[in-house]
Amino acid sequence: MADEKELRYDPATIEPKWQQKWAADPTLYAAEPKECGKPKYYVLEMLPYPSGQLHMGHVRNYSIGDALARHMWMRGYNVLHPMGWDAFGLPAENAALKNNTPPREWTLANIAAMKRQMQRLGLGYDWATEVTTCLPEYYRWNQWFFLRMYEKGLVYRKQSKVNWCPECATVLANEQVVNGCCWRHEDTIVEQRDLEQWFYKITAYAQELLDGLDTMEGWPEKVRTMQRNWIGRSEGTEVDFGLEGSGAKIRVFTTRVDTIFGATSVQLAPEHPLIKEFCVSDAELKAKVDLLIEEQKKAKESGDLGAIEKHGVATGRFAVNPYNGEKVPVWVANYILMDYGTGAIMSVPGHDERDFEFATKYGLEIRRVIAPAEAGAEEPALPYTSEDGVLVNSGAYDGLRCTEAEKKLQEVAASGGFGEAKVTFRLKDWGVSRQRYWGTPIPMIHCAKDGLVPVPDDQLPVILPAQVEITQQGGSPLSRVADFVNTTCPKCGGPARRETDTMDTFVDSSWYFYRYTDAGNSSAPFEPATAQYWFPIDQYIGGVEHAILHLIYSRFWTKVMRDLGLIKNDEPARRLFTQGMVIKDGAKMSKSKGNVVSPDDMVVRYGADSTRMYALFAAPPDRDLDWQEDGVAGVSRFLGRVWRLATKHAEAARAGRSRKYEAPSGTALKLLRKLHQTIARITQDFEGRWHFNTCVAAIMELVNEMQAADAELSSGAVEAAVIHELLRSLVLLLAPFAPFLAAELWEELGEEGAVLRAPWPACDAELAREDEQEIPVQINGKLVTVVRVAAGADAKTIEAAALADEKVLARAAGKTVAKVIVVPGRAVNLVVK
RNA sequence: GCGAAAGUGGCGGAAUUGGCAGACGCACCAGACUUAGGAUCUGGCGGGGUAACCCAUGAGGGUUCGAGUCCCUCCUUUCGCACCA
Repeated sequence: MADEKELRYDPATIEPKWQQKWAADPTLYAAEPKECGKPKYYVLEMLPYPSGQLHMGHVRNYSIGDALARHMWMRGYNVLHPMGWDAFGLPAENAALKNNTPPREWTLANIAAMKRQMQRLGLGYDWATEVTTCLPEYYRWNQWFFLRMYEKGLVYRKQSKVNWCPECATVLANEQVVNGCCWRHEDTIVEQRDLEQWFYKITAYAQELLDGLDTMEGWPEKVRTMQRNWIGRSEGTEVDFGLEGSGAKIRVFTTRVDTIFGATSVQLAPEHPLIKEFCVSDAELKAKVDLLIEEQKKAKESGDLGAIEKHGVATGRFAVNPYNGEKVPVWVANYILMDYGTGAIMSVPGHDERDFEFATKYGLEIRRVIAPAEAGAEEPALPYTSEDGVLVNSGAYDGLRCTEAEKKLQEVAASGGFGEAKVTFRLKDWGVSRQRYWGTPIPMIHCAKDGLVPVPDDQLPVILPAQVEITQQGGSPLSRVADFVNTTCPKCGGPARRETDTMDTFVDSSWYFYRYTDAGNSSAPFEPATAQYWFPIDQYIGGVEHAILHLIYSRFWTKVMRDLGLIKNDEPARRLFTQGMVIKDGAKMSKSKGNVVSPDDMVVRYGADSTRMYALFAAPPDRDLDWQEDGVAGVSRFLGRVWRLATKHAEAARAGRSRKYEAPSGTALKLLRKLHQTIARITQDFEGRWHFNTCVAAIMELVNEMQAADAELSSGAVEAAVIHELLRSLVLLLAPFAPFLAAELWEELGEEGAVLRAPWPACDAELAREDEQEIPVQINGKLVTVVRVAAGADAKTIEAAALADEKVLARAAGKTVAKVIVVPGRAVNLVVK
């Protein structure tokens, strides 16, 4: 009875046993020093926010990364596979309010819990390089970078309109506003507020961030496109229209300066400084403008600026077109944005959809100034927006093609001093001030005498105080901590106040992966030589939801660090992989939908190996994965079959360990052939295709075939040396996907050392080769039969075999074979009439 | 509206280059065994037909000896962008 019990695969005893062994060996998953001579491989999964619980998305992400890391270890690489915690942020403050637990305590407890989950899952991380962003050992370098960037003019402070989430009671970066709502509170409308804020000058790198995308072939095209759109480069021209009866100029931005002779009005943003000026002496206008401002604000807050109903007001002033001296009315309109271009446009109704709509509504003149390039073509209806045309009604420029005219007009503007070619970006500078407690203190001091004074390096880190009352009211919680706020000015020594805003948590995650390379460094963020050895990251893996926020900030930070001389790489990661979501019953797992599956439950019921392997088996990693618990049970059953097969024949395998088989035949050859074909398939997939679902399927096929030959394996018909190779290689193939079972069976087979240190099995092409193959035979494109020929048979042989086949003869009887198409190794098609 | 990806059995999915559609797994059906287990083993499992065969990869066209795969039109779903001058 006891014996029978032992024949059951029991992950609940196997897995904790190995978990303990691995925990006791810190070198197992540790990277080696750069002098080790092996090629390096840096595989990174996005670090989690320590919410306290891993979810299935994490399990999937880490199962992919861990399989890759283990494979690369077995391929002989020096692998860096680290993990850390994106530990600052609002949930800790919310939890503090709810449970009266200090954010630090809450966060560290969550980290401990999630680390336990990761270890239980058998994820192979080097915990010696663990990074926790909320600890001063880490965030002091956020402060250090802030100061270096301040010195380089890449940090500045300005009063600006900011996105304010009433729920978070703090500011959001543009990137954190989704459809007019907060990225963390999908139903909370973001307000616009005026505040003094710190900014990182990401726009200084706009062009480089854009150009880099073209060379980043290891990144998904989808992510690159999203970043291109976000950066939003647009080439055009700035032109000064004179304001009639004053020396003032109205500078407009246009991408179609070639249409400027068709400009029949100039439109200003409601918040344009000139409009403010007009309003000072014109209460009636001011009232109308205020209404436009209100409409625009509402539209911005609802996130659907595109749906705004266009409204405009004529100011009664006129602007002068510098090219022809023409007077056109100056309007103010609710769809013109102050923060794009110059906040002013020229309106060309004849050749722009929007302007056409506006002009039609308000009865402004619509003029044709572009005609189709082909002579004699019919005049197209207005608005005619094609750039493939020639200028008409445009004075001296008539007859020029649009692109020529654009250049010419830019030259004229430049030499006349009333304009120039100009590139505009949608990308805005990154506002990093947050009126929150749980974040990196901004290392600046406000002195009444000396103004803004940076905290000197030797006073870093500026420690985030522990005892802080957290409330949901606006204003920085730190401003209520007198001990923190009151300080002395580093310059004059007089009394001064500390900056009380903290940094956006996306600062933390913009460079954490550099810190992994030298996590213990207390005199620098990392040693440049070490970072240069490991960077760029060879494979970064995470969710596509970070396509813009995290991944654009990280690229920016890398370029800044390069310009500070710390690193040599231009981009952080050579390859990026975005895995699909985990869904259940057709919807993303979420508490509100009640379809959340807990990883802990899965591990308890089926074990970590089955849970991880299912996450890889159920779908290709880049696609969404539908979680079906019956599928996990299926994988678990499969691992049970592997376990029984291996333990049953372990003795034979051990006996065959030191022997070598010769010229296998029959079942032995068949199994070895299947084995080596499987090795080839899986090895190839790890090189880049990453269809781990089919890798697992291939292992299942192999096991099915071995199981079908159970009688021969047991009877001695297959010699021990062959059984040894079969089982040993099977365990190696399984190691990246089911590390616990692999370790257990490795031991069972009498192998020494860790599976991870054993070389990945090599495919023996000779053994893998089939000596016969089946060739489908078609008649007129329809499959009729299959003929067996020797592998590599030439076209003649295949044709002869096909023509000799009974079914073919029967079908072709009385007809003429008009043509025979033979694709050796693939198919035969007979065209029969 | 613009752009991208996807659409294959009851379900998840396979078919890397145009060449046997449905690998592998789930669910289901039948049987064996029984220690009655969250077992295990054997067989079946797209549709129609007794069969030979015929039909089938969102719909419709096309290219080709041959199309799930390439081209065109359309439909559906998901994602991204959307007065950016």
